[in-house]
Amino acid sequence: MKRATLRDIAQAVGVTVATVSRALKDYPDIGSATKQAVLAAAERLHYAPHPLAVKLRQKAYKVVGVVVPQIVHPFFSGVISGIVDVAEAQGYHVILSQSDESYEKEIRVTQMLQATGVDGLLVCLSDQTVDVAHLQALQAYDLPVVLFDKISSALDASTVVTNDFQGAYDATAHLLAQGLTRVAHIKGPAHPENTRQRYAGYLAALAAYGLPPRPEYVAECQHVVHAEGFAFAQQFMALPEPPQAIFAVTDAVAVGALMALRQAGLRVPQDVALVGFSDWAVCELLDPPISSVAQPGYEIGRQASELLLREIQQLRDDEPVAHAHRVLDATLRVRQSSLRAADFSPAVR
Amino acid sequence: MKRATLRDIAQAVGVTVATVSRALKDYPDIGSATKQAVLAAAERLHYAPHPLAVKLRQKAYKVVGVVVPQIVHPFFSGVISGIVDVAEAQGYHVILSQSDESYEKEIRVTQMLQATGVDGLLVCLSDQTVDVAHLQALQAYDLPVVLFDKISSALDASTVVTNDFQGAYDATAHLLAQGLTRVAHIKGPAHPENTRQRYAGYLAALAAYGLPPRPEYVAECQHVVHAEGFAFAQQFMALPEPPQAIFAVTDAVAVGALMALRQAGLRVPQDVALVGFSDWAVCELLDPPISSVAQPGYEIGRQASELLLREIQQLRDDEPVAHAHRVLDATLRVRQSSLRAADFSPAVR
DNA sequence: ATGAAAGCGCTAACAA
DNA sequence: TTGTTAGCGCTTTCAT
Repeated sequence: MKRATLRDIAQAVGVTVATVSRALKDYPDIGSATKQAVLAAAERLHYAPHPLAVKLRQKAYKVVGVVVPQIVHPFFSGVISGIVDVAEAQGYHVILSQSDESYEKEIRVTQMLQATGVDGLLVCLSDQTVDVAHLQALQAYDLPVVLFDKISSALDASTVVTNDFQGAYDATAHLLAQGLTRVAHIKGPAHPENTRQRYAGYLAALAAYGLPPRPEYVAECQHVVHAEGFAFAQQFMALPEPPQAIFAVTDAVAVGALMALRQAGLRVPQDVALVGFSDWAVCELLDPPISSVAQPGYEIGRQASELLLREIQQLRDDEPVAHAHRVLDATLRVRQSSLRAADFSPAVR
Repeated sequence: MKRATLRDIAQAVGVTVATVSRALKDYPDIGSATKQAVLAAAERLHYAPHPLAVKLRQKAYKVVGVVVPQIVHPFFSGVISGIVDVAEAQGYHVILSQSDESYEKEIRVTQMLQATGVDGLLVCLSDQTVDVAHLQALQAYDLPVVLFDKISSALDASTVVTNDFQGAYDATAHLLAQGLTRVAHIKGPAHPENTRQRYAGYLAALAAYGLPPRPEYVAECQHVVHAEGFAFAQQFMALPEPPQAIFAVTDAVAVGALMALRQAGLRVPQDVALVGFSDWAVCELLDPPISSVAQPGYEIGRQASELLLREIQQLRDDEPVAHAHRVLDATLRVRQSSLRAADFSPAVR
C-alpha cells in the first residue's frame, strides 16, 4: 500500500493540507468536527508523517555517526553503548560504521556518513590512520567531529581518552608497593599513543620507587596477542635473575603469560605476580583471577557523545564552539594474580 | 559558517540553480566555462548537497534500524557487525538501539526509529516481550520488520535464528559417542524458545543412544549465570552416582561448573567432561580449554540484513514480499574439556 | 547551453 | 476556524 500523505487525507476529508496538518497536532483553533474527520481519515489511511519532509522543513536531522575500528570488541561495544544511551536521551539516533582498522575504509565510511547527512561524527581512528585530511574536510563543511580512544593531535577537535599513563603507573606501583623490585613489562608496539603511555607509566612508577629500568625486563609485542605474552614470559623466566612480577600491556598478553608461567610450574602470584590491562571479563574467570586496569569504555562513550551534541547545538545557535579534552581515569582492579601471600594473611606468623 | 546551497552558488556565478545542479553532476549539455565557474564557486563555498533534500526528492532514505537487548554482548556485537557490513555494501546505513531487555524501552525505541524514517527494522526481542503489537503497527505502516535470535511466532515476519536443537544434540552426542552414559544438563529458564530447544536437543541425543533421561541429571537455571553453574555442578557431584559429563546451556554456566569441579579436586575431562554453549572467547583461554557450541552471530546478522534489504526492495518495486525463515547451524568446537584421555592416546596401554 | 517552473511532503506566517 | 501562499534544498521536464 502506498504511503499516505497529508494531501490524501485532505482530499478524503475535503479540506486543505494546512488544515490537516493543524488538526493532526491539535492546534488551538480547529473545528472539532473537521478534527474528528481528519483523525479518522488519518487512521484509516495508515497515515504517518514523512520524517524526511519534516526534518527538511525543520532543519533538524538529529542523527550522529560513529566510526570504530571494530564493533566486535568488548571495549568498543561498551563505548558504543554509552554513545547510544546519551544520544537517545537527547532525541538523537546513532548510525554505526566500522573501519576494520583500515585507513581507506575509514575514509570511505566517513564520507558515506556525511552523505547521509549526520549532524556530527564520533571517531576512533584506525591503527593505520596517520593523515586526518578526511576529517578536516568534514570540519570544513561545518560538521563537528569528536575523537575518542585513538586520537590525533593533527585534528583540532574535542577528544576523550583513558588515562593510560596513570593506569599503568598504578598497576606498576601496586606491584612495587608490595616490596617487589624486579618488575617486567610486556609493552605494545612503538607507535600507538596509548601503549606508549602505558610504557611511560611503568617507567615512571619504577623511577618513583628509585628503581632503574632494566632493558632485559622489557619486551615489545608486534601484534599484542596471547602467543606473544606466552613467549615473552618464557623468555623472562629464562633470565639468570627472573622478574618477580609482570605487567602486561593487555589482558590477552597477560593471559598468554599466565599460561607460560603455569606450564613452567610457577605459581601465580607466589612466584610471579601478574597484572593485565583492559579488565576483560575473562580476568575474573581465570585461576587465579587476573588483576587488571579497567578502562571506562561506557563513560568514554557517554562523554564523547555529550561533547558532540553540545558542539552540534553550539553550531546551530551560532555560538563559538569550544573544544574539550577529557582524560578519564583507569581503575586498577586488584585480584589474586598480583597479591602476594603476605597480603592475604593478617601478619607474619 | 552557514551551509552553502545551490542558490548560493547560482547567485555567485550568475546562473540559475538548475544550471548549477546540472554542472555539479556533469550533465552532457553544459558550457565548459560555466561548469568551471560553478565548480570553483562550489569549492570556495564548501558546498555539499543537502542529503535530506536529495533523499526527499528521490524518495530513498537508505537507512535501517536495529534493536538488540544489549549492545555490549559478544553475540550481539557479532550480529551487529554482520548487519552493518551487509547494509553498507548495499549503500544503506544502520541506526542502532538497545532495549536493555525492557519491553517498554523496546516499544519506545522502535517508535523513535520509525519517526526517524528508517526503511526497515531488524529486531531481537527482549526477554520481557510477550506482545508484538508495537511491531505489527510498524508493518501496518508498510515498514518491513525482520526478527532474529529471539523471535515470536505471533508476528508474521522473516526470521533468522541459530539451530539450538541441533547444536545441543551435537554436543550431547559427542559426549555419548565417547562411551559416556551419565550425561547431565544444566538447562536455561523454562520460557525462552532457544534454551528450550537446547534442552530438547539434549533429550533427543540421549534417546538416540537408547538412554532414558534421568531427572536428577537435569538442573534449571533462573538467571543463567556463573554461580548457578557452580552450585549445580556441586549438586551433581554429590549424587550417589554422579554424572560423567555435564552439558551446560551457556558458557558462563560451564565456567562456573568448571570452577566447582576444580575446587572439588576433580579432573576435567578425565573425571568429568564438560561442554558449554555460545563459544565465548574465554573457552579457549581456560585450563582446560572448554568445548562449546558456536553460534554464527555474524552470519545471523548478514542474513537478517539481506532479508530485510530484499523486502525493502520488493516493497519499493510493488512486488509481493516473501517472508523467509532461516535456521543456521551451530558448530560444536571440541576442545580438551570434553575429550576423554582415550582420545589423546593411541590405544589402551 | 540555460532558464523557468513544478513538485517531493511538510510547516507556518499571513489572510480571510 | 480555515484557506492561501511561500519555502525547506534539490531534481527534472519542458521550453527557449
